[in-house]
Amino acid sequence: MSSEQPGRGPVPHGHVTLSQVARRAGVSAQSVSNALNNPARLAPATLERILATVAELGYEPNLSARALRNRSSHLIAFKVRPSRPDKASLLMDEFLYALNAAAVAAGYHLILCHAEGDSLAEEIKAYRNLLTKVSVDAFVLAETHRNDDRVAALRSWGVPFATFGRSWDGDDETAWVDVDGRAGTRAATEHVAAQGHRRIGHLGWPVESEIGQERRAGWFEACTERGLDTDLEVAVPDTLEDGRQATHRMLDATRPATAFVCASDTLALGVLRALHERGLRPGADVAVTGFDDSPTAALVSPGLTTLRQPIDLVGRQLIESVENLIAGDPRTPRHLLLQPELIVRGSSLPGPGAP
Amino acid sequence: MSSEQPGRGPVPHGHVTLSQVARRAGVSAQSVSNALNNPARLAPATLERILATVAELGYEPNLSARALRNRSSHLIAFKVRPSRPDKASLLMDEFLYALNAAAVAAGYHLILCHAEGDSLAEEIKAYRNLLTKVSVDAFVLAETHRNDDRVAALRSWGVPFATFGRSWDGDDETAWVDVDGRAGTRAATEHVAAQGHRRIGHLGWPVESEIGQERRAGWFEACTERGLDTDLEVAVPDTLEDGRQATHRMLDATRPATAFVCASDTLALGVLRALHERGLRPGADVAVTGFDDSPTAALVSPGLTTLRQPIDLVGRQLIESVENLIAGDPRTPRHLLLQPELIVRGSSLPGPGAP
DNA sequence: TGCGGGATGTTTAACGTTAATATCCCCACG
DNA sequence: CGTGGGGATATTAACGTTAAACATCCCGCA
Repeated sequence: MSSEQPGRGPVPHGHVTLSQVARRAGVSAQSVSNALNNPARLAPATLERILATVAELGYEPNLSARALRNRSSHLIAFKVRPSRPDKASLLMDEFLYALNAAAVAAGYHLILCHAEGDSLAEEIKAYRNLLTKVSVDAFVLAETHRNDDRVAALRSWGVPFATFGRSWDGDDETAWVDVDGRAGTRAATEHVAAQGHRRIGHLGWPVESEIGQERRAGWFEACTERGLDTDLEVAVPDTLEDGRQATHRMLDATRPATAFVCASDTLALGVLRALHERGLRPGADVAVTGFDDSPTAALVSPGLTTLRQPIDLVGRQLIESVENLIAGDPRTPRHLLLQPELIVRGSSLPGPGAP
Repeated sequence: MSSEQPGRGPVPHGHVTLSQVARRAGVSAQSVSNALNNPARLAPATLERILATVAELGYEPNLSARALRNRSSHLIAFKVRPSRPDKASLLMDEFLYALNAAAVAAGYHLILCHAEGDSLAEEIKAYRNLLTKVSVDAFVLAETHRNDDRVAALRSWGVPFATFGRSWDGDDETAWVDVDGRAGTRAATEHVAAQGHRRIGHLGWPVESEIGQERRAGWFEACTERGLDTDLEVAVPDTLEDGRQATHRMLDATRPATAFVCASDTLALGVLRALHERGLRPGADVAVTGFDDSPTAALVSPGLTTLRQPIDLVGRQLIESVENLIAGDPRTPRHLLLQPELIVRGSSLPGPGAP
């Protein structure tokens, strides 16, 4: 554009304001404010009259003004990460919906955070920006890891925040909600053991992954408790192809596994593919379990037994946590470990099992 | 809590304000504001000095104050829908990321909208709320349909908005970006025709779906142009099971299809399952194509040929559209039809094709 | 010498809300 | 019959920013 922007400043907008309600109800603006935020300070009759006027005019408080005055925007920031195309899971999608629903129910809104690239520094800068420019009240983080700089930054600023995923460096200050991966793989292992399997293998992630370690531990403990072998174990990157190749290697062993408890649906799908290539029937010949109940798990044939995380609950609890922190609740931050649910499908049942 | 909330009002916060910069630079607050919003009004030397001070103190404008003053929050609202567990597609996940990235690049932020249940009235109320309380600058809608009340409401309020998905009621006022489903299925049909298939079936959605109609049209046109039969056509709900059953019916016909062009990956996966049940090899015996390039499409064996939507571009274009509308650009709203990309995998190639 | 006018910068006021403070009025109590 | 207390409401000021109006200076020109 060559010319100056049309400098049209604030224009009439038709939104109802406090003073309009006040005028109409014959009281001061402050009384209307009190009617909404501090009803006890008003005489019952006045209160009722004001509230009636509020309803009549359809007044809605302007959050920008409120934010300016109170330094609180009633906005909670969440960082969306690029979805990895190789990942089968809709977890983040469902999580975002659940988190937003909980936030709105609590009178907040979710604002999304974006950082270019994968740089942690960029991400922290983005958080800082949201804090200083938008005055967000709190942050929710997902996928934290050991010695997470983001956590350190948020804490140093004194902002309320909670994470989906426990704090791995034994830090008691951070509020978190997590799903018990260990109990999950333990349940899966016990389930296939109950089907009579004695050689139960584990397909997991490299040791760098704290989540992977937890999931492995569930398998290991269940096997140990029942006196089953624990030598059938492989750690690979979380891709279908890695899972497939690892399965072939494990099936070439002298005494191969008859069941595979996997750290993810992606790996489990790799197992299914390998079985398919060998003419083995999932369920009937070899039991397979995954983790996360991805859409694919229900779509493949036979269905993949897997573990479902209680995502709705995670969202609600996280919002509750940051609410408490925002309110300055002096109680120590909450740590909440929720249980995943075992979804049993054909891949771990001795049913007909397609060849 | 039994006692009153600790009424601690605004507290010192350490954020740098305009007047602090002004004091430090020895100018008025307005000059600092001008330095940022209207640099031409300042002498070059002053401008430089102010900008240096801004950088030195790390000043960031407070968006709440700006929003209050300008009636513009630099927030764009987007409604997230619950993800359907039976749907394989990550489309919305990717879309959200792309949209947010584009919004941030343009100096905006995405705020999420939530409405209880599926009620349109609730949803419109939620939009209204966002508009009056948060002063969002614009809305982005996905999954619009014919005679969409939400579109009507937004237009009646005069808010800038754009939709992912064309306006189906021939309305020229609405800015939209869409992906050409017709061209997509046409490309898929031409692709399997090039493999030598003459009996190409279409597995589509019920006629209520405008998108389904478009996708069907691409198949129909491609077949007609090449003199191929168009009698192999079924419309079913978008579930794997419906796709599976429909496939069996179509394969029981006297002259069955040798190729299936489907309106979705979900239906195509149903076809794959049916083929599997009959011992037919996808690719080698029967070609199959889907739509949307869901994660499952790459994970199944053999890979599913499908159509990928240019989601990043959709996001960028939508943001550009609402930016233009917010700026009051008098040009007519943009309508943009983008092309999907055919991803060829084993399900439509005469390769080895697993039995 | 005086004066119009551009370039530069400052002052004022307002956006809508709310904590803190002030005011008013009524009743109980000395 | 004054006075103190307290409940109900009003007034003030401030949150940080910016459009609009206003002040100031300097230059060119009649």
